Amino acid sequence: MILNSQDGPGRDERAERRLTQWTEAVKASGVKLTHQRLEIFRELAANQDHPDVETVFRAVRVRVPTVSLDTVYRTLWLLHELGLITTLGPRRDGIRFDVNLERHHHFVCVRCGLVRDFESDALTELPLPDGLTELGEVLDARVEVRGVCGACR
Amino acid sequence: MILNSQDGPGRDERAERRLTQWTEAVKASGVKLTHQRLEIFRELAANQDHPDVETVFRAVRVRVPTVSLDTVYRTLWLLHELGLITTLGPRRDGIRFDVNLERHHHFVCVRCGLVRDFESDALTELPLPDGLTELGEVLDARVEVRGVCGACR
DNA sequence: TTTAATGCAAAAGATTTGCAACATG
DNA sequence: CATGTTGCAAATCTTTTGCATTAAA
Repeated sequence: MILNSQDGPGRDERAERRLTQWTEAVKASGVKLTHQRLEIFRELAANQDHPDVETVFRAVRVRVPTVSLDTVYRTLWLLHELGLITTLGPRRDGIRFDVNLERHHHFVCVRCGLVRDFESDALTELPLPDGLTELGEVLDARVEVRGVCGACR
Repeated sequence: MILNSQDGPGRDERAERRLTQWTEAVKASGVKLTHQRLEIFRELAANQDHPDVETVFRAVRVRVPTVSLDTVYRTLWLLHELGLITTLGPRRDGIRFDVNLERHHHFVCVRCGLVRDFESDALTELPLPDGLTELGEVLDARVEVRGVCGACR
């Protein structure tokens, strides 16, 4: 198992690679590469913690005190629209509840957000890497299959 | 593989079982079982679609026109506090971004919401059940390991 | 009868939008 | 220079809270 390093040279290299990729993709898409966007990219590319908008905003404001929160929102959704970042969780709208407490897995439609449960002994019994104990105490694991559901295809 | 049926007798049985479990757990915890709560339970137990608060609210309002949105919120969080339902996605707060587009898996701390990426060839290459093609076109799959991180333990 | 839950309305947060000033290509 | 982007403030939308009234045990 390979753990993504949170610090050290590996992190910097990856951050730099992302920054390059993003700036080039932005240029290629005809969108302007502003000072604010570049600084937001810089912050985000270096951040391994899956930050929320507010976190990025606060970090960027250290170097660009006049940056506004809505610019951070717009820039993050821009990266998302360009397919350069993804969101955690199934959809960009409000929180949703799962009534199923049994061990199960999810099929998530990336278009409409539909979530269907499924069960599979083979997946439920999957062998988790030993290295996980470094991160913490494992309680349970589930597989999230992403795809396009029948209705959306 | 077993697919949870979205309709038919299997669904009704499971809904009924949940309803019983919830009402008994609520009684046992000393919380009052009000008309509103019962109707919210009924709606939620029958709903296989991982509904959000608004959806539950609208459905319940058909039978209980005077029910208020905040009661639905309070009831859903009550079930959550009693450990009878879970939320989708890592945390109950705002949306977060993932800068890593490479195939990877997540370790999610259920206490503080920390998310760490990890890679594992064994998990990435796990064989997905054939039955999944019934649900749609599979794009990719990831494992979400839930646990308690080092800092929270 | 006692205690907790409800509905309402207001508050608090989070996210988006309209628009004039400004910066990029 | 033309156009897209920014910052601000206001508008929306979502979720939570205080409190008097009502209902459950």
